[in-house]
Amino acid sequence: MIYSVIVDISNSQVDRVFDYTCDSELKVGQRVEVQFAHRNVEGFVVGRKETSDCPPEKLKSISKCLDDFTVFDEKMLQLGEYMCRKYHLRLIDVLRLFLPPAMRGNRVRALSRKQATISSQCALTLEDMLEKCSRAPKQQQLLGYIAQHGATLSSKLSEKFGSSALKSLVDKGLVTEQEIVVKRTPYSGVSGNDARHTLTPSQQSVVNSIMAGTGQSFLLHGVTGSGKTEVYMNVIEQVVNSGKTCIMLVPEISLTPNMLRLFRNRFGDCVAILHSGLSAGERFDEWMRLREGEAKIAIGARSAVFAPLDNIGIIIIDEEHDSSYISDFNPRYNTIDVAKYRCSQYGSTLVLGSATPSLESFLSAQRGELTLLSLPERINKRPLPTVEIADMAMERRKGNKGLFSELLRQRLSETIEKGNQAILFLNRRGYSSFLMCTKCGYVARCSDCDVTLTVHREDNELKCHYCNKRYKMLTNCPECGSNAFRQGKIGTQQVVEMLNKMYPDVKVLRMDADTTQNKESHVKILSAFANQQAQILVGTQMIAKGHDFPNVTLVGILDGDQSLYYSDYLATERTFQLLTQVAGRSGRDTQPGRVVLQTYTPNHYCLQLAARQDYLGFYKREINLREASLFPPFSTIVRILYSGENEKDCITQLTKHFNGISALKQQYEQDFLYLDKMRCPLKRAEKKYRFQILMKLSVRSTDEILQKIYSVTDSTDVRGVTVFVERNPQNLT
DNA sequence: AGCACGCCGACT
DNA sequence: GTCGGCGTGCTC
Repeated sequence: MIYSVIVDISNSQVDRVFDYTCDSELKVGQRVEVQFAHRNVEGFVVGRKETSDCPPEKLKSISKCLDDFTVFDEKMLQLGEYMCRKYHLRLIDVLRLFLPPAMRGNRVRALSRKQATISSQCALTLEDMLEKCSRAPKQQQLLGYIAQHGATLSSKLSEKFGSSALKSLVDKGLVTEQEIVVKRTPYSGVSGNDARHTLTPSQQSVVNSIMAGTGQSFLLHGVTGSGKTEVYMNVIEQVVNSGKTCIMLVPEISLTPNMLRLFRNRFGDCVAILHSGLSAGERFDEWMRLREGEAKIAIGARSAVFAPLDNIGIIIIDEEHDSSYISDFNPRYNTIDVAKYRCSQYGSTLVLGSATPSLESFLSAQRGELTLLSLPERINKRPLPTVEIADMAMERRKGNKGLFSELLRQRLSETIEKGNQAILFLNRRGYSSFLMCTKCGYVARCSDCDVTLTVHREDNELKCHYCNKRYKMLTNCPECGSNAFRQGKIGTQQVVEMLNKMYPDVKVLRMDADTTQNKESHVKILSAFANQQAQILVGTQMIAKGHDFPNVTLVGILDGDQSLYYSDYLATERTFQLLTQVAGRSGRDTQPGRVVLQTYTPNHYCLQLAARQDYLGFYKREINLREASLFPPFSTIVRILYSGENEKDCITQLTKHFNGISALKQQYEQDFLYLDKMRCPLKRAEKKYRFQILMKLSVRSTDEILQKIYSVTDSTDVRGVTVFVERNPQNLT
């Protein structure tokens, strides 16, 4: 038999099947090792056939089969092919998403341990056995233990009774040991009571609609604190009981131990967790449990949409508007598209949930492509927090040059006096501190990227936030030699210092990219705050989502309009989502919450509507704007990015492509709403110059034109220049 | 991707 | 004369 193999090399030139012979029977999805151009490489079987188009003398045979199971099935392969078509990807890059990363290169395997049982060969009764070791009390105890607890890991027995006792019993033939596979379970210590809540009538009605709509797609619009998680758990429980499997996706950032505890308590070992924070072994074992059917519910971030499950009943995407669902590197894909495709394969239900749905999803709901479900109220009719807007321009005029408005200081003091907790949020981007010479205006910049360096005072270093390159702190200006440096703007660090001065007795925690280098610290900070070890939490984006701190009654947004200033069309939508999410952290328990939103543009509709938590109002306004100005979802933005260390080569490559695309424009006059070439706003990154071609296309011809764009970009290549095409890019830096 | 093949400069 | 530079091209 001849097998088609995709070799595990990520390169366009070898991204096609190569045929190999094999005497033994193989299945699609089998991982194999093959000879390929004078060396051994791993590969995946993607097909079998009787004959090959390749001349027989060239055919080699498969060297070996790497696992005794397949890593994907026919349906997953179809999904992979769909993704390749849709996003113009290499099949190998997609296949790599389907299995735990460490499996490649055999860097992980099942963990086996010795387990001891009473020998079945031995005809003696327990009493006789005990009698036989009457002079060895340790051995007696050990026997008693196994008799009571059944098969036990040898390591545990050795620890309890000593390894010699176990060895003697094995030698006597009373106890036998065998190798078994043990699963490494992440967060196995995480458990507690399953705090099951009776569903409110509106939650119940949402659950009923979802369960009645098998195979349909839903958009669940539920305000922050409306109990969406409880709805998901209820639905999942019913789906699992009907014998089907589930995938639940959450943004990476909200995959907290708290969240996992909820699911572990309700579903026990039936849940598998898939995310990058796990160790290679844990990840492999969780994946394996899903593949083998031991676990039926997969929970995880973006990549969990590829969970090795069959017979999928439902896929839930929580916080569906979150940008982490759109992969913006390597294989670029949109998780929602992938979920839709998998649902279509199994006739399964799709639920997209959010307090602030993306405009695109809400438009789909308006058009009837998604069924809209709402949870308009918080649980127990708890009020949404009161949002007050503080006009920072006014504060400046009144002579307040500080970070905190009068209003925020007042609310903060009230909160602290009452013994409640507060969260202070700031958009780090554009607000981090840089170093500037007050004599000549010199600003420290990265030598490899076109960005200013950020001051990290705890390490006394300057860091590039783009490529992470580190620099020594400057004492004198390299331009004029002056030592008159001033630190510009403000980061979380300075906010904390300020708070320490204002409230010397109050404990403050800080959470941002710097304090959460490893996954542990992430969890530690959050649980410390949850345990009331601090009264104020200062942080960036990462504190905005999902967290449920009952004692938080004040949220302060220090720079509410920062993200409005980015010049792309998504800025307002993102700002609205962010502000609504942050505000939703306040007043989630019995005490009513407050939010203070500081801004220089208090009358901006985005801020006004966010303050009123008026999603619908925002949606109507923003969607009209997009329609009038022909921005997505009423058009498609396509960007082609060119980057390379040689500036000229980039321009040569870009020019070639631009000519080809200009020709396309002639052909599709009506469908090209815009076309131009330019330097990227971020001119250089990681030593590479960056250029782009930008275009805006009509929605109806996007797919057709994109295919032709791909043939233009595939045809010519200048070495040393990387090119990639993005559809509706999330940022245009 | 990686490795062989192939055609031009500076060394034992 | 040869060793080795890296440009070009192929891999079932």
